[in-house]
Amino acid sequence: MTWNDRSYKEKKVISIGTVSELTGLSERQIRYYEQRKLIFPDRSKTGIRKYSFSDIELLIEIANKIEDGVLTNEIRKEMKKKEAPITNEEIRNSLLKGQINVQFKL
Amino acid sequence: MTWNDRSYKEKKVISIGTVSELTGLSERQIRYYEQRKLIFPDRSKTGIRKYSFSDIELLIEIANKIEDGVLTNEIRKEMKKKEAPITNEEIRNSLLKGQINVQFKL
DNA sequence: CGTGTAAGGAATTCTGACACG
DNA sequence: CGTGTAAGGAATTCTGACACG
Repeated sequence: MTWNDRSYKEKKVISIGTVSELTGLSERQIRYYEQRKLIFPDRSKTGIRKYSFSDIELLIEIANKIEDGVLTNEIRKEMKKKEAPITNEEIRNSLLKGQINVQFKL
Repeated sequence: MTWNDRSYKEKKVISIGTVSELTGLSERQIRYYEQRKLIFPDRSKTGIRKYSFSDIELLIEIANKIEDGVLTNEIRKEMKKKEAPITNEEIRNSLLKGQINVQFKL
């Protein structure tokens, strides 16, 4: 009612302790990945980090790559690529999931 | 990847301060509605309350009713009714939003 | 009945640093 | 390079109670 399903995933409302539990990463690791510019939590007025579910999924991907020996620098480069274009496949998937509504005029 | 869009809404990961900001309710009010059995947060091992986005939406509905002068007791009764059945309309809406995928064999 | 508040304690989070390597 | 840890302080949360009504 207040938001749609999309915004639940992106809204940054989860604090680091909970993120640590959900990801299995230490708070130290999570803060370090931020320092390396891989993750960008919001901050409360008083400076408390807030993460989204989307951030949590990203952290898991980051952790997997680091386990594979990928350096944070390389991970950052990979992410820059992925960031940019929306592929046709992504649009197609969004349509199928009903996240986008498009109507073609005939 | 880890969960589906549904679980983002139901997962209890938000602490009371953030819920207070998001709803505009005081922490006192939020705790009181729990005491009146209108809302059921999880607790961390150490006793910290954790809410879901779904809880937040419910809190907003509760607050609206209270503003209209409805007593917490009555709100609880209303909720018991609504709890049970899934209406055809809800199914129809879920289909429209793509939250459910059904295919009819012809 | 529903909500505000002060009280004291416990749990959480933050930063900068030392350590290992 | 990536991560653990102890350190000190600040912000958060919890409960039970008094207050008003």
